[in-house]
Amino acid sequence: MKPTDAELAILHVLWQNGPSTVRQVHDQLTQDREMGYTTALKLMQIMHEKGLVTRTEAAKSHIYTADVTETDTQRTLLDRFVETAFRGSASKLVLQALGQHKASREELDEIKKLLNQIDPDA
Amino acid sequence: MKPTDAELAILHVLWQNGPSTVRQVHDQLTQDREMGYTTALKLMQIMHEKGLVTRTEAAKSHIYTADVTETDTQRTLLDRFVETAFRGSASKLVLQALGQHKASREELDEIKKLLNQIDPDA
DNA sequence: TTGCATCTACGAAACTATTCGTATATCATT
DNA sequence: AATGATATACGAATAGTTTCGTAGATGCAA
Repeated sequence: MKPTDAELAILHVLWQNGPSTVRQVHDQLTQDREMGYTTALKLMQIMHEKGLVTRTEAAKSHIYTADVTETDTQRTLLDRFVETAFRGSASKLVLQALGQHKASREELDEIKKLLNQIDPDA
Repeated sequence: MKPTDAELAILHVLWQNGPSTVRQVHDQLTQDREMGYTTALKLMQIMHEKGLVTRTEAAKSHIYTADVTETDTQRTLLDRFVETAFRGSASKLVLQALGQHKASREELDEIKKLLNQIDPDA
């Protein structure tokens, strides 16, 4: 499943804050960008149809929960992105990403650790 | 400028093969997936309007040239992707990418070299 | 229980990306 | 110069995303 950009923004709220109402998600989203309430509602209804989220309809306000994990979704998106933008070369993407984005000492350590796990002799 | 997926596929052909006619690009593209000739033509006309490519109209068959570099385009796309899919965390993306994609010994070496340049003490 | 605030459902507009058909232009060959 | 192959231009259908207005349901508070 490939969420659209708007859907991804909503998923991020759900991943971060846990199960939420449309109101809560909308409040969060509108801190960054403008969006009508019914727009958020409609999107979440569509996501429900697609199976990206589940919802509890017990109360007046339905409660939505992400039904895909952040990691799985990122993996799917990354696969596609490596393919389309970097012609399948993940290492090129890595070099580009490391070159142009700041990373903390801890993150760099973590990356080095992973590299040593992959190939301790390199 | 953010090329669409179809536009990106065309740019890749131009980056790889250099200035080309619609016919040449179309021949290349149809090795991977199906696409009508006039579809490729239309896309390249649109890309011309957008300024993604330039073209020489001297001959009967126009010759198209990429007017954006591969690296610049990848940088732009990567920035956007890190933002939307990884909420700005490039290091998470790197870890994910290294974890799920094969990289050759040479590529791993190159990545390690870059890491040492970024922070020799880490 | 009446009314107000808030909710959901849903149709449809606006926009973008992709696709191709058809009309017309160009050029090489006879 | 006429023919046929191949080119461009361009309108328009299709599909997907994002947007919001409006109608109607729900529940709390006076």
